[in-house]
Amino acid sequence: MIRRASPAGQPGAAHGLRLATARRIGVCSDMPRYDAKRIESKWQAFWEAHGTFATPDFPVGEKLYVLDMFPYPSGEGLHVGHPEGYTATDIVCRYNRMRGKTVLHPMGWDAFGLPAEQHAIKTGTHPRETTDRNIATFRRQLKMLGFSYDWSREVATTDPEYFRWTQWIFLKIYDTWFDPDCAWTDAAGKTRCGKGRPISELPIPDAVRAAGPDAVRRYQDERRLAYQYEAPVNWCPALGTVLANEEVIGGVSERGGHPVVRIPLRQWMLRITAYAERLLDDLDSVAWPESIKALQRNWVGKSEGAEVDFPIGGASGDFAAWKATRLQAGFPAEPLDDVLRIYTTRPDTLFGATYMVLAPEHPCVDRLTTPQYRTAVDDYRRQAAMKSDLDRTDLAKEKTGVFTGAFAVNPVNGEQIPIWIADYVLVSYGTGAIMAVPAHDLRDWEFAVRFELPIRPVVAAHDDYQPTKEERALAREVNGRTEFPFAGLGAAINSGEYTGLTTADFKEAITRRLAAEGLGRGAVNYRLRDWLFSRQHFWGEPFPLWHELDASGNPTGLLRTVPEADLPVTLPEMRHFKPHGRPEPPLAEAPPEWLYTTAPDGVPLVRETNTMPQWAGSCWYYLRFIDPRNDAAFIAPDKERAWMPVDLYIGGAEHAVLHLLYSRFWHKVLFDRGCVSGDEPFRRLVNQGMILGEAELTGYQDESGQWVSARQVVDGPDENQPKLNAGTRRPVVAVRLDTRQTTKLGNEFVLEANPEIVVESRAFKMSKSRGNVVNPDQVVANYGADALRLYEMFMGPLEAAKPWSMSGVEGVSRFLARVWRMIADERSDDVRLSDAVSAVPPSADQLRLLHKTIQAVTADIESLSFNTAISRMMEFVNALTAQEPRPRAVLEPFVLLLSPLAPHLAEELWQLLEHTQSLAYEPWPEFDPACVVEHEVEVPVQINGKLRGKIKTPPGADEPTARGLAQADPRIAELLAGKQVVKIVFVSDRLLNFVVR
RNA sequence: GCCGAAGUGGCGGAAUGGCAGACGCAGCGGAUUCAAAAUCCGCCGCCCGUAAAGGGCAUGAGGGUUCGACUCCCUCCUUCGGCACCA
Repeated sequence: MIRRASPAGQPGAAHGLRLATARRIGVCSDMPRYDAKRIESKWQAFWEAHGTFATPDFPVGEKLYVLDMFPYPSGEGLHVGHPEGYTATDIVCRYNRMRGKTVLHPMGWDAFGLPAEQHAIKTGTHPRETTDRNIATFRRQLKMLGFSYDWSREVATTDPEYFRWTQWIFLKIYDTWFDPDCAWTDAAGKTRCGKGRPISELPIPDAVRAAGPDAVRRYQDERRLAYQYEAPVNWCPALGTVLANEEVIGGVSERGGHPVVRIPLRQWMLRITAYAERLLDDLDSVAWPESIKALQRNWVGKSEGAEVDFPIGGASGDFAAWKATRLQAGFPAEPLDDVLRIYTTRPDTLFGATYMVLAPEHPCVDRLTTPQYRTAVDDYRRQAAMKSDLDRTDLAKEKTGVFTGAFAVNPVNGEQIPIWIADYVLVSYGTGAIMAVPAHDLRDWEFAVRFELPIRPVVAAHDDYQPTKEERALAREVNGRTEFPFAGLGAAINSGEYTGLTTADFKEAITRRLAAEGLGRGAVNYRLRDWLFSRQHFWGEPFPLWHELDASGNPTGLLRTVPEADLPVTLPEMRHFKPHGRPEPPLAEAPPEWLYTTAPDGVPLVRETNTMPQWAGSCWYYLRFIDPRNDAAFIAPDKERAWMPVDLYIGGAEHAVLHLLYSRFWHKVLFDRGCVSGDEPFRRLVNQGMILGEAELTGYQDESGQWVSARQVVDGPDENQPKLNAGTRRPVVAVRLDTRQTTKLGNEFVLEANPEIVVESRAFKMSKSRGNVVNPDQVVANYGADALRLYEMFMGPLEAAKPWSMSGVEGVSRFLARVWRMIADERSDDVRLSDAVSAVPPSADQLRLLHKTIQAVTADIESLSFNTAISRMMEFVNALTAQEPRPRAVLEPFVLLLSPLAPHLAEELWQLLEHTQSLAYEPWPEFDPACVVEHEVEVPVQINGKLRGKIKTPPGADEPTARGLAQADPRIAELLAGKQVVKIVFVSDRLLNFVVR
């Protein structure tokens, strides 16, 4: 091997140098240039062999629990989007270990899921096999990136030892009812109302108890947090299977495009709505982005109003008698058959109710419909049942509905009003019935105009009120006058004794009055629905439940739980995964020895064959990571108290609502049942932004090859149709363009050759079909894991969506190579320190640079501003590589600063700097304020706010000093000459501004 | 429609009341090299000015507050995300 080349210019050296260079090219790979591959595999092996990141069972000193949203191990392998959040958390963990905290940083797999099952149906491969293979790929890829996970805590939701406890928690939920009146005190000392309690504590009415033990069991079953319900599913007869919502696109199956119909099927529901208020309230106690909190509040959708009973039919005498009864008996908890119960947020508009509307599925419809209207009503209901949710909620369509022939009485004025059914009223919200006040509700107005129902205004807007856009859109002409609906707040008119009250006062007064007379009560409703918790799939957690059978083998409706000691209920061995053609779940075809048993008391039992949704396993995995191998409990209480809550949780915004809401719900149930110590699982949440494909320039051409300006191009009639030229309605094709073919004109890119033609410039979501997916394996092979990590952090703010750029990766990779050359000798054959590295004491300038860098990088990591932290380190390296000698005393702290971001390179350099231990637990460099003091500060001088010059002042100079210096500057003096200085604005070390006239 | 986020050079972005464009990419020029790669040095928002000096304009648009606004307030536009007949 060649030793160092002779310095150029020495006699006889030229030839030797040339030779050396030529030979070096040939053997490049063993030369000590920055060799990411060698360094990274070396340190990954080191960390693994030494258990560097193993976390003790209990924290020593301050704890930090940093969690990534664990991935679904898809067959595609890791995507460059995954390492974005994972790198961010890894940096936080490595940094905090160096700050002396005990860090818990685990990883696992959300491994149940539809793709593995679909693959099984197609190929016969068991989903477990597919899943294990995919997990192996993901694990290899994550290890390749050098994340400091404690891999000994790895769990997969598909492990029987994991889902044993998922089933156990389900049983806990099943064993719980929600007592809305139970008062308790939270950690903050606030009195709260409403708590989950053991079903054994549910008060049983005497009448129920008298009816016998089965009646008691049924009574309890109706009140559990997990209950059964007939809910519509997507049944695809052609595929012979029930499809998940995401497998149905536009009313047909995603695979094959077969028609899908909605049929009711027995399902499991979780009563998340009972926790709506707490899920809403406790958002105030967590450090989450306001936008995510808003999304959750929106999703829960709380509204306040009143429930009011309208008696059915009724001549006036009956009405008076009914009112008298109600005055005596009060408002019943459940509506009786003689009334329709409605929910309204505007009880102040009761006097304007001119008709009522029931949802087509409302249970009273059959009973109310008169023979004359029977056919029309039945037809309408049948049509509504067939429609998908999408069709029913299409706002563009005209309102439809039919009259039932029945009437109800408005309880405030005794007026008879007709009862209609219409699909704009949803059975699942409120009471499934409304009073229609067309004058003050846009939907009711539209319906009333269409069916010529009376409209009676009962709220007056203030005099200069301008109708909103929507109100104007519904305007109608009556006798030459234009009338609008009015949905706002105002003062009551035509409302009897209430006339003149403001909307708010009226609401309060009438709600109180209705309650006093037994006609209504204040009520709260939520847009949130109970959680449909069962799926008709094989690859999910079985429910730990048995159904009792009667003598003829039919379910009695009574249930038995699988005893805790018999958990887990594992999936049966199946002969095949082909759909069996019935709507029942695939497990209905499980072998009889799995499906059936006989209880010790002789009652025959059949297993529940639905499985749990994918959300189940991810609802509590953050708890299992704390105690992953515990086979006596889902978590040991002392460990739970020591580590919870999660201090930082990073993941994609696509889980902003469902996963986070479901986890919070489970956690609250576990809290109520004394299984966990806190009522919120995730203290701080951050959503990383999506990584988009490389920016693309797209031009459009018509069939003749003529360019069409992007401004002329519109979407086709539906999403799958090609785009059209808006002028000619002819299709156009998209053409990828090179930057050289285009130029920027104003705000747009146009064709260089024809600036009339506007070109689209945009980064798209990465997708296989678009062909813009970046494979992390490839990036690591070409540039190394440190470069990938650093690039993902350098792209921009963590939370922003950012387009990928391969030349950007090259940029950070160049930076890493510069760091290497700053410390290592690149021209030597073996890995050794550069001759420039020296034990000399650093200069004041070097110390200032170092400490400014420490200060900035520390603050940036604390605020997750990794992009600017990297910029600061680049500045440091740019400054220092230009200097020789380079003092170790500034290089060593710099290596520590770099280590959370580029850990492999940092470890290698640390070792090169003659340290024998990993730097993972080296103390983080301390910033010394004394070192960053400048002896001179450059201060901008402004005249009337415009920059006119700069002066140098001592740090902390006062105004007279600065003013003196500025006035001594010839240019400033010239500009100030003959002007009157009215004011001087001075901020020490920052700015001096003369305000002149 | 409602709720939320965002709009800054050719590109990613920096600066949250005080020098707009740090840092990086791309581009251009130079050094090194037989040549290239790699590396190093320099230039690099737009306009006026041959150039320099200097000046003007400029953070989606318009207005406002302020000595001073990318930053705060109001109105509007565009893009992205979520919800969408929830009474």
